[in-house]
Amino acid sequence: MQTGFAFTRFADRLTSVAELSSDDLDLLARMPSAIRHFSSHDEIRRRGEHASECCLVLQGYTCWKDADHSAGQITSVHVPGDIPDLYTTLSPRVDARLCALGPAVVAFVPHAFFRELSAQSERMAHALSLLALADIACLRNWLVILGSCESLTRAAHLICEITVRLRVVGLARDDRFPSPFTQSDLAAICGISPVHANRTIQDLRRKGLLHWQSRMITIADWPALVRLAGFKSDYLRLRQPVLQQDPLLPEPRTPDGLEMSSSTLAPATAAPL
Amino acid sequence: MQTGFAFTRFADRLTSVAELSSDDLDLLARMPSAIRHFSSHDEIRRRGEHASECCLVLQGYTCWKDADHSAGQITSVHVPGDIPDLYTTLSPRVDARLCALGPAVVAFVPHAFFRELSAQSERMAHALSLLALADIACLRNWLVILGSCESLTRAAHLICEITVRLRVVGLARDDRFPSPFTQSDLAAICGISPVHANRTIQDLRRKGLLHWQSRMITIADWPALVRLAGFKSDYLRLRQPVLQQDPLLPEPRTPDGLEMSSSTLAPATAAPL
DNA sequence: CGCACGGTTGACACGACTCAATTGCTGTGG
DNA sequence: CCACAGCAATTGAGTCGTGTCAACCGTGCG
Repeated sequence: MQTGFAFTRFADRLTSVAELSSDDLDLLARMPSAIRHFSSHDEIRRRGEHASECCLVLQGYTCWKDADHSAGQITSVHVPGDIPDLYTTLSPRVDARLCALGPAVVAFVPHAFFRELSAQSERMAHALSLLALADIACLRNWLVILGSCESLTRAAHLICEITVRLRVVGLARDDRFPSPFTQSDLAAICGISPVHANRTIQDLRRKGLLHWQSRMITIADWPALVRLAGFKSDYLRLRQPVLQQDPLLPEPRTPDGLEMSSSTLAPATAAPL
Repeated sequence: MQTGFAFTRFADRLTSVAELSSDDLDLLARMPSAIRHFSSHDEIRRRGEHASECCLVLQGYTCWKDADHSAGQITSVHVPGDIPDLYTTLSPRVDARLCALGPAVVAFVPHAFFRELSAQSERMAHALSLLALADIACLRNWLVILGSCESLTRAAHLICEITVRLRVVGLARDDRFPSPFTQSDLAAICGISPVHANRTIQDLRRKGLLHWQSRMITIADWPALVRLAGFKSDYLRLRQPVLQQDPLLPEPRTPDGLEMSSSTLAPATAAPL
């Protein structure tokens, strides 16, 4: 357990929904964390477990998976900076499986830290609430997608959402990002069969919207993709919307949150443990 | 604005997820509320509105509707005792439309009341959190349903869920409850077309699982319905699960939360304003 | 080398959507 | 009281999207 360096992605994520003072950022910088590495489809949190710390995604992707078998529906996807189980600070029982979508690095942060954070800064407590609300809004939006869109739109929307959420934390700045998940994973997210997921992706490729090769996605035509998906980013509750065409983001930074070879997954810049 | 009588359904709902002390119940009894009546498909909260009070459903049903047009996907349904917009205490902006599904009675309770409640009782604050978590679990569960079940299962699951949630607040005790919503409403919930919703309901009827006539649903074969839906009530996070076969609920009470003729909607027992 | 796994393809079946028309019910006004 | 309008429910026919089954290919790993 050590302090520091893991907080920066999370700070980016927090400032994307709320304004933080420099005092708040100082508080964040004292975040204690234990780093762990997972390989694809590893189980990070088991259903029924009682958590005493939260999972902060540092690199790669994670997801909540409903059923125990591999084909189970995925109810949400998380990118670096996200805390999938922030709610366990309120009630420690985990009611689904948290899995790694591709190799992932996760920081375990004690519940106590978030409690102290909320106690010490009213503004920070509010920011954490806003994070939770954004997650809910995301869920509702996916309900709409699954309930009213066909597979092509679903897949396009997923790509759009992931792209924007990556940009928020300073990743995917060149419209390229790793996609270590399988087509079956995408199927489980979009609620379609693996076979159909394949054809859907091919469709996106054939339409010239994106390239998906060697575990890497490149957006080829962002405006067209957004149009096809009917993507409006307002549901993400971002303070300054990540614009469609040009990213308009804060200071550039070396993208290290997703850079990893598919299996080696080199320990991040100064990896502990 | 007056005090009293509106809190009982809400107290039932709260005690279904958390244990409350008699002091907590006393606090609840001081709940101030302004009662309003709505007719079917009325808009209770507008998208973009800033709320300063919460909506407590007293009678009938409400729902969050995504799009502005009538066919928009419905992302959640609420029964008496529910507070659809409890989250506005954290961030007042409403990001969807809250609509009445059939005639409904709603109590407007100031945000301040819930803030005081949380401040005065740790246990109550926790109970409110659990309510919010239950709502999220409900959303996730619907994501799974929409992503992996066909229309018959979706409809069956909806009926199961509504039945259990009604029982929790002392309604639908005889496996009968009003269904003032239209088949198009059901379609918007289940993510299917209105025409197909009709055929699906007929299918449920033909299989002898339920009767749906004159705006009233009667469960004809609860075990079979549960089996068809694959319904497990654990995601509702109830302290004592409402069992499948025999209701096993606290003291019986006159069911007045849903009793209303389709259009007249007589002002409830001692309606104010 | 061969096995396992992810990706790809084709054929076929079935669930669901759309269009369009009809029936039934309920409330309204002549 | 009846005629009518309007809405919800119902039905049929045809089309389209998606699931399933099965086979095949390529790659990476033991």
